[in-house]
Amino acid sequence: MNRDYADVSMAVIRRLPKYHRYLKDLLDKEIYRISSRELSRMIGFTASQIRQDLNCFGGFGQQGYGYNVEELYNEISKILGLHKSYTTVIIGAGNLGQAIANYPSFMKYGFKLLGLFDVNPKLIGMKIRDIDIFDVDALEEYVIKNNVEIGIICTPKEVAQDIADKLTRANVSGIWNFAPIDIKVPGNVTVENVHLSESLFILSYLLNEKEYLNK
Amino acid sequence: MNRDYADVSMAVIRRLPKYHRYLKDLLDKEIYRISSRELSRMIGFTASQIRQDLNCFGGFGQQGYGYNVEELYNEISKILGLHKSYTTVIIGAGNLGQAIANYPSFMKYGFKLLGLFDVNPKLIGMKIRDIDIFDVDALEEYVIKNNVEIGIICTPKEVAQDIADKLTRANVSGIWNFAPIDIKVPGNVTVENVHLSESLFILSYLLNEKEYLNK
DNA sequence: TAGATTGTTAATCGATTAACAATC
DNA sequence: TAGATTGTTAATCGATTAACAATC
Repeated sequence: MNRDYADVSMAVIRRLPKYHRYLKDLLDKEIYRISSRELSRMIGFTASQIRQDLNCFGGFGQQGYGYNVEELYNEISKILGLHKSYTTVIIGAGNLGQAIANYPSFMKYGFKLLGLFDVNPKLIGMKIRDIDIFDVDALEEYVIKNNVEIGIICTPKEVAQDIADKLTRANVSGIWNFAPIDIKVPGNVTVENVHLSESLFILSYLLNEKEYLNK
Repeated sequence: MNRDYADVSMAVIRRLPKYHRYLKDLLDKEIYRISSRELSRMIGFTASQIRQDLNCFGGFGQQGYGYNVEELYNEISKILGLHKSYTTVIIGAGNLGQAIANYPSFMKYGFKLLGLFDVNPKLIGMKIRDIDIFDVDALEEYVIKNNVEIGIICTPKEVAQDIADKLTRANVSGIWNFAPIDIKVPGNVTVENVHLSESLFILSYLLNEKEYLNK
């Protein structure tokens, strides 16, 4: 349990939220014990892969028994850092910014939204579920003063890099980026992207896969 | 060029939208020629990987010269199926549904939104940029009648599977799913997921990576 | 032609799967 | 104890990188 997880591969990491979700479902169904084999059937990974994945972080199971759902859920929550809480701001209070602000699992898992920021004078001064929309000019100062840890970029791509620079200067540790651009940040800032159009294009590809065939 | 692309690995496919985006940027900057080496520097994949990737679909380059940006962009557009247009509906006209309805690259690349559907009587009858919000009870009939190809699920997770079943019965070919659940569909329907909370949890993990260390 | 850069094969690296001894 | 299932090593499979001959 006392190991450096920096060497666990991203392939494993990216599966963790899915384990987390399925374990939550099991808990909700009041199932408290699960084998890698049963989990495999539900989640679609091989049992072997599940055991390998979980073992990157410690021996959570018990031979002959399987895994204790609640314990495993709590461990994975901890690995994902969901036992802590985070201060966040959203930049860009348009449709997408508002959607994120209202996203249920956002609140549920300890992400605390302190404010939204926009350039649009019509939006500035309004509130989204009791949270103020501020002028984006005040962003840097606000982030510093309130020790904001995560900046969520929901702006058009043209200004995304500029916002990222401001966030970086104001010492955020992470950026959740929805703008369709690869923003550049120094090594001490972590960026996670949600590129919606890339996902849509993959769907488009898959729908056409069989057709491109004959030129 | 006359090959079955079904055997190209998903790892390659998932990089295509990124090539597409960078090539568009080059075109906008009026750069018409690029080598794998230069592209590598911009995009962050190795030059070797870029050449391998592109060669899965045909020899688009020229020895001693590199790639013609416009030609490559057009080819990748075609591979992604972006030369065609698609009819779509959005189910769930809340914040997220509305955000998607207004998403710029959505319109730009041939995805035609025919209607939104919701259960909320306050929303039914309203319009989002001239597009009607209908009662979700009318979904199945509407999809059949208008030959809708893609259903976009922006509902809470509780009803997502039911909506997916309706879409499947109404013969959509693809589903773009934003609900935090793995929906089940028959093999002839393609699903592409956007699991926002999974992405957020990864960010959370990365922020904590160094801390979990000492239990 | 000489220089540059692709297309493509071979080598390496990493991730997944299989197998089974350890053990609850 | 016997049965079940993990933890973990070894084998396989796939993806990335390196290298270079082909060729523009």
